[in-house]
Amino acid sequence: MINITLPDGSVKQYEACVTGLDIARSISNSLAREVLSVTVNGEVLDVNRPIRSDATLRLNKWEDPEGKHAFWHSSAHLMAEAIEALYPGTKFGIGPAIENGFYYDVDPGDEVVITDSDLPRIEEKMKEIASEKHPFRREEVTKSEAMEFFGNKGDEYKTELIDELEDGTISFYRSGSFTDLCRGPHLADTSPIKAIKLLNVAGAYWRGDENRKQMTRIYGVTFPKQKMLEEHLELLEQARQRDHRKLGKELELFTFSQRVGQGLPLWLPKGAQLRERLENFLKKVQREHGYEQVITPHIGQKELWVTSGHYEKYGKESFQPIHTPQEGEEFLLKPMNCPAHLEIYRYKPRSYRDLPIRLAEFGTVYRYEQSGELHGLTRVRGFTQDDAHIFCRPDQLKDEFKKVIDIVLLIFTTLDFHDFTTQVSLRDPEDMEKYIGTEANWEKAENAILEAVEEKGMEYTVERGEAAFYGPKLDFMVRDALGRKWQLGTIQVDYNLPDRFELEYIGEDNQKHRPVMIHRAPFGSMERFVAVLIEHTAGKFPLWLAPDQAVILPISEKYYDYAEKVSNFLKNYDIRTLIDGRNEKIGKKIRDNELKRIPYLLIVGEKEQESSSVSVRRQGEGDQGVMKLEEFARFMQSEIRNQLGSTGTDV
RNA sequence: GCCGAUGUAGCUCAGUUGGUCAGAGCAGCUGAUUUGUAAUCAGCAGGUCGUGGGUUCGAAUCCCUCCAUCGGCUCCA
Repeated sequence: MINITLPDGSVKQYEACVTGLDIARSISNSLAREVLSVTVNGEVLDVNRPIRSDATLRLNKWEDPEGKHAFWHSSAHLMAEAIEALYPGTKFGIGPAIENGFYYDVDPGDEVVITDSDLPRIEEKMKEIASEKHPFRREEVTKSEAMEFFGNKGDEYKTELIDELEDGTISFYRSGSFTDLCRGPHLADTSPIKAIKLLNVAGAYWRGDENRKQMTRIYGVTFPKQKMLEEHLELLEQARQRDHRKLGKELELFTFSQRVGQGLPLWLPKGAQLRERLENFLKKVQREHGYEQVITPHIGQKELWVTSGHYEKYGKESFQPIHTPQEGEEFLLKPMNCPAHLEIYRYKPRSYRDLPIRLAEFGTVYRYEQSGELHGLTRVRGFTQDDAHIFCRPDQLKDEFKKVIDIVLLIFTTLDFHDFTTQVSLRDPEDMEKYIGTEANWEKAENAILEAVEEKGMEYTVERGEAAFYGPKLDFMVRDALGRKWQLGTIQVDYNLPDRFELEYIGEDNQKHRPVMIHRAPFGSMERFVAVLIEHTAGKFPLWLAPDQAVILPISEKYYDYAEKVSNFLKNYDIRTLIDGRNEKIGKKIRDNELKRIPYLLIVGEKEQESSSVSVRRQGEGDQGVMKLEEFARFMQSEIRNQLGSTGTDV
């Protein structure tokens, strides 16, 4: 007999070699039906793996990540089985469970192309196989057996994987006619997989290496119930409705022109207003924190970028130099603002008393991004950073770094961004060639960041290999409507560029010293920030913009149902008439359905029309009078605050 | 850059196997209507069907090139 400790702390005795499924069944039959995987002593296993000795055990159901994981991983095998049946001779790469579903990388051979239109056929086959209730059978094999099996099959992907595994740790899982190299765990059989949707196909390089073969990646998602699938697809659809590219077009915030060029956004008047509002807000905050605005040119001599190290590192993959007509000079479009700011530091001798010096600029930069990477406003080729560089003494570094963290957090909370993660990006120990500067400086810089975030008591993850080439950084990441991660704010410590540009200050000891530099951008870039702001704002709270005043009403999380409240609230008002000064037009500019288009209400006044006005009447109380748009925005803001008790903030 | 898909009026889209297929709704303009909460009525104007080639008696429809967009991969100062 062995002792099994359950999550509630109770201990039960079972025969040795009992399975998780047996234990679940001993508790209740309905539990046995729901359990998808078990966690035994911290290791996630199949429900039918025998447990041989005393253990702590948790039964993982659909609600548990480990349960979903087994479910989706099994679904990946199921899809592979279907593909093998439909496309004999297909070779398989890897097929993991992911955050929302699973994928499998397959190579159906050079002759065969799997496209979107083939997905329904594969889905059907999967459903057919799933209903046949194939058990997943685990089998431990030796390395040579494994090699032989996949060698005979001619699957060079699997043999490459096996080659890297240690003998004695290799297992196969068989279900139906399909056998896969796999660590597990899996479901007991295929029957719980009831609802299946294959989402898309994509190319993916084998082992993420662009020099190797590109395989076909098929993404899918499955559920135990059809209804759950429908709800999931509904959520995806709602997310698509919030896509900043869609809203940006509908709300006339920005556009792109093929003729101007890809990845080069054109900000429309309303979008420019929104952006300007954000810029002014940050400028105000920066003024209060001792920053000084500077302005620097969009191009600089090639020599500047050679000095900074950018040319050597990125020169070949950048927009190529601009040549002058006569002198044979070469200029580069600036990919970043720092070198110019370094030169501003250098223009006169600096004393330790002058430091820290904080130079800020909304600097527009140009980077040649691969065409396939461009994405709405989140990944573009020309964008404006809310950049600043802080030059300080080493003893001021940590404090300055912490002050920047405060600014970033202030901005995020003011705009109601709570759903972000913090990431410390360090060097890749495997590939030190990528970085400039000395080991000692990197050490100092990395420690400064780690100490600062520790002292701030922040939660963070550490990502090795994500550092900039000149220094480590602290990044603030948010997700877009579809769950894709984007870096917004960034704070970077840099000992290297001050070296390269030979920055100095005269210390208290009357000796020359080298300052340290912090690069920072709380928004990251105006483009990406506005994109994410639009997607986060949609469905949560309205943005109000009027001719001379933008009012953004960020609400704390408790107002997640805010849109509905505002919508109901607005029903108490009759907001109907707008007179444009030339000609009375009823309901011409602000339309009823525009107000009802909450959850993404954005009212933007038209600045040229000073006489634009709105008549507002509260139900049962008669006219509130005719107001100018600006008054109207203010009126609505205070009304909403009074009525809903929101914590609205003027920005 | 790579794999796959897509590209018809400002927007959303319809156009059967190549031959009255260049259309609809919304937006716009003109006129009428003055009507209080999901779209008043009538009329007008709008597109060399992404680009450039090719096949054909004939192409929005078939083939190729290029451009752009979308989903991923790789990359990301």
